[in-house]
Amino acid sequence: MPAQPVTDTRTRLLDAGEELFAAKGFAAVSLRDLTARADANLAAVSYHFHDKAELFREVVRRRAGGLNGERLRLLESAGAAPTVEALIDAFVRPAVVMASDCDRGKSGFCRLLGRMLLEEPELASPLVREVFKPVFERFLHAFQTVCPELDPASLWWRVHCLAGATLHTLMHQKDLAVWSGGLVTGEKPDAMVAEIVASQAPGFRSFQPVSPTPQPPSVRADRAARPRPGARITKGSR
Amino acid sequence: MPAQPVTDTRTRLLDAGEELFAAKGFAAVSLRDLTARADANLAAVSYHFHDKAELFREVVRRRAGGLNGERLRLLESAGAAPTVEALIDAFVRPAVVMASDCDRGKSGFCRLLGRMLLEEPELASPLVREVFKPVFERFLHAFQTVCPELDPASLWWRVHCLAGATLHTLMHQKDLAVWSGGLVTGEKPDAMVAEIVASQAPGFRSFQPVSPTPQPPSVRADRAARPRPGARITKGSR
DNA sequence: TTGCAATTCAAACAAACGTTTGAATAAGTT
DNA sequence: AACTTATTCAAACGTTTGTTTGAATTGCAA
Repeated sequence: MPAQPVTDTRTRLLDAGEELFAAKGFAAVSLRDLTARADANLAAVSYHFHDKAELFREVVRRRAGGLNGERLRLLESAGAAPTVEALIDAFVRPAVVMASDCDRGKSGFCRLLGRMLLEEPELASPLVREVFKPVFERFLHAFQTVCPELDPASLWWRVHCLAGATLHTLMHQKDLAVWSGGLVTGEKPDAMVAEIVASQAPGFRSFQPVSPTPQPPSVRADRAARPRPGARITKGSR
Repeated sequence: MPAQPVTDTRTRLLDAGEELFAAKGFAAVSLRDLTARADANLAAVSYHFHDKAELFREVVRRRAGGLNGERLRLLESAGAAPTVEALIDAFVRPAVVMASDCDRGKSGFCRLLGRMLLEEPELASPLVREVFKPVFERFLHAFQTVCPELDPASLWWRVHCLAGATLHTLMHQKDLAVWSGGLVTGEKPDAMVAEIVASQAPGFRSFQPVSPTPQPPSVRADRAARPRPGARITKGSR
């Protein structure tokens, strides 16, 4: 059992980046913090990756393959005529399980997934399309064959909402107890997946045409900024 | 002293902050970019607000009151025994409408809402609790009276998924056409709200107890997630 | 006008940023 | 051994960051 760092610098940089980018976002992480956590030299980022941006991309790509592969594996193992519940499960479970995997460094990655959708577009958009889009559309097609009564637009909305509920769960997986005021505590991945399935599946089974329900207007303008005197300013420091 | 045709510096700073923070996040926005867009001097941020952080907080607080007020107004106007659909509508509509309001600067705010949950915790967490929590729990309680068959934990999960679906929609409201490959284009707010309601309401009406469906580490996952009668919620039972 | 306070402005500050450099070290090959 | 390659390291690069300063400028009352 070697007590010294068994992982090489490149891997430690990826691990630290995964954790920090997930926690604080791309711009808020400095390479000095990152290399300090990775126990590496500052220049190691430039050496192993060209950029901070390329390090970010590699962090994402390292885990994306496994997640997508697991999702597609479950999707195909659901058979030719799967239930809606099995499809949702195949979409949600790999992410929740990976996010709960505390032994390895994976746990941060799923929050990073959700965050990617909000990072600066020129950095994240191509990456999102590379990593998310194909699997998302595979699932969209699978849902389409299982829910033929739903018109394509409404079905797309169902999957869109499923993705939102899943991402929201992934990103706050560690805070659920706090947020729920103790209502849910220390959920096992199986239980979390089951709750998301129970929440989203009935929507896929409900084929009622969408009826826009316009609400009465009359929305008062929001209150103006309060005319507060200038905030504290330190004048005359000499 | 009212009726000033041009907005004052403080308001222009808030407007620019709303737009930029929503688009790029707190850390990725520099005060030089922000003041340039606001057509203000760099030091104006220090004068009118103390900090960049305090400017961010004021940006959020300026809109939060209007959004929360409108949500509560719809909640109460739904009556004493509202339908699940009316409750979801009351939660979703004000945000979607505000996000679609292009005339004023509000449109960015709702993306900012979603982003807030991911910003650096020491900045955003107290703010989120101040702005989100009370209304969230008002709705949670309202749902509880309408869905007494759902145990509190499962009901919390339903509302949690609803919030996730809503936030995901708000943050990508402008990109829905691109993301859906043209499946949905230029949705009016009414239609978007209706789709979210149609997607989420059936989950609130479905009272089947959640059955954790552990997935075998190997393949074989056919009808795993089909709800089984008599299954129980097992919290901490393993 | 004068006086006073509120606001704006150009300039500068120290600190932190991503990136680069070139020498030092480690690892491997002949 | 010597030579070659890969990797690490401390130091510095030039920018950009948030913040502060003190002098101008404005607006309004006396």
